[in-house]
Amino acid sequence: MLAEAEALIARRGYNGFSYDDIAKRIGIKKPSIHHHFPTKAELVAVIAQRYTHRFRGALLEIEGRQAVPHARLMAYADLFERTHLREREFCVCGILGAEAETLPAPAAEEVSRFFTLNLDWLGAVFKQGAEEGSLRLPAPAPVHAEGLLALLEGSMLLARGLRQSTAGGAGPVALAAAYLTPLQPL
Amino acid sequence: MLAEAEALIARRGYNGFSYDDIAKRIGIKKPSIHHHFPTKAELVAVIAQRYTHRFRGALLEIEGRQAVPHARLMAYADLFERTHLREREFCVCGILGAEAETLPAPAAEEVSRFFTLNLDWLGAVFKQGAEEGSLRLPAPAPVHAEGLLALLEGSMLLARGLRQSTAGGAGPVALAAAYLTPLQPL
DNA sequence: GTCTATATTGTGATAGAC
DNA sequence: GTCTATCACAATATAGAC
Repeated sequence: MLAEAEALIARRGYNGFSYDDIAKRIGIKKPSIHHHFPTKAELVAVIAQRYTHRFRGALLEIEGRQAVPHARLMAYADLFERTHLREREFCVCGILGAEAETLPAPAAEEVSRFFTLNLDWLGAVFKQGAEEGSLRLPAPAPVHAEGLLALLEGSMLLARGLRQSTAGGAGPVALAAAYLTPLQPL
Repeated sequence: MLAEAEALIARRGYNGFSYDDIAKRIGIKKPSIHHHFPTKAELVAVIAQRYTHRFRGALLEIEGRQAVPHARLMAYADLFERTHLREREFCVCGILGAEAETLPAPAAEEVSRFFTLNLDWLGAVFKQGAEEGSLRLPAPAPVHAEGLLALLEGSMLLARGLRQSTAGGAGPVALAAAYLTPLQPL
């Protein structure tokens, strides 16, 4: 149920789906959804929270699998690539972030938490790379964290706007590689 | 009138504003808006077209003012910074791109045209920089064009999601600088 | 937990007077 | 060009039976 609602948000955004859309997808009636989630504000807040929680798990998994900062960042970009390839979905909190101005306050806070989590994680990876000398950063680590996250969210927005599965042919991973390659010492 | 409608889209997106919102803003009644633009699909298509046209003008102006590729790209980033500072607005076609899945077809086509225009222009600037040696590109010029555009659109999305005027403190210009600096020969 | 029925509000859109 | 009045419909949401 939450999975179907999440998919609807990822494709159409908060203002682009209704309780009836969910109901039709899972084969029950509209009021049954209200039984589980009385208001749309609650529903979207739960979904954003759940999404952030899953993302946190993915970050921990990357830390376990990849030791080198550059490899961690590329694995991070691959999270977005996989989301994107799954039927051209947007990052749930990405599209909610674009709609933030029209979001119920609790949902907007969850979205903000998602971005803070990601910026903190990326900032730490960039910082580690700079300190151990495997990355040469022209700007402070937090700026690069913000830059990479913006690049990845933006790549999904571009793909949507261009109406193709991978914008201009390059996906999140290819764009991240173009961003990160010049930061590596020869 | 178109200006008010455009501002509403930039802040709330296609699915986040109504004819009545426009009417209230400019002090007339809802049906008067329909008199000028019978359907919402027409209205948004016209606004996207108008926005793209203005953007095209801004690109020409940059070409007249800046000769060096790097300077042109930074002036380009400044277009986004200025849009963003104007009451935290989003790029009109950026937010419409995120909502593309729910847009009327003619509007979606206009949005697609906006992105193509920008990618073509950026691609040409990157290509020139690579050919004259003022930029060292690790990836083909079109990939960097897509990367920079994604970075800039994404930075606005981030700022929205974080609920601050400039995400993490860095704005579009600062992020673009962090992207472009490592591409310049010493 | 799911249903039918309904309340309530908002939205895109039209008719027709001024 | 703008208005009042209204339509048709979709949306969030609730009441209450099964």
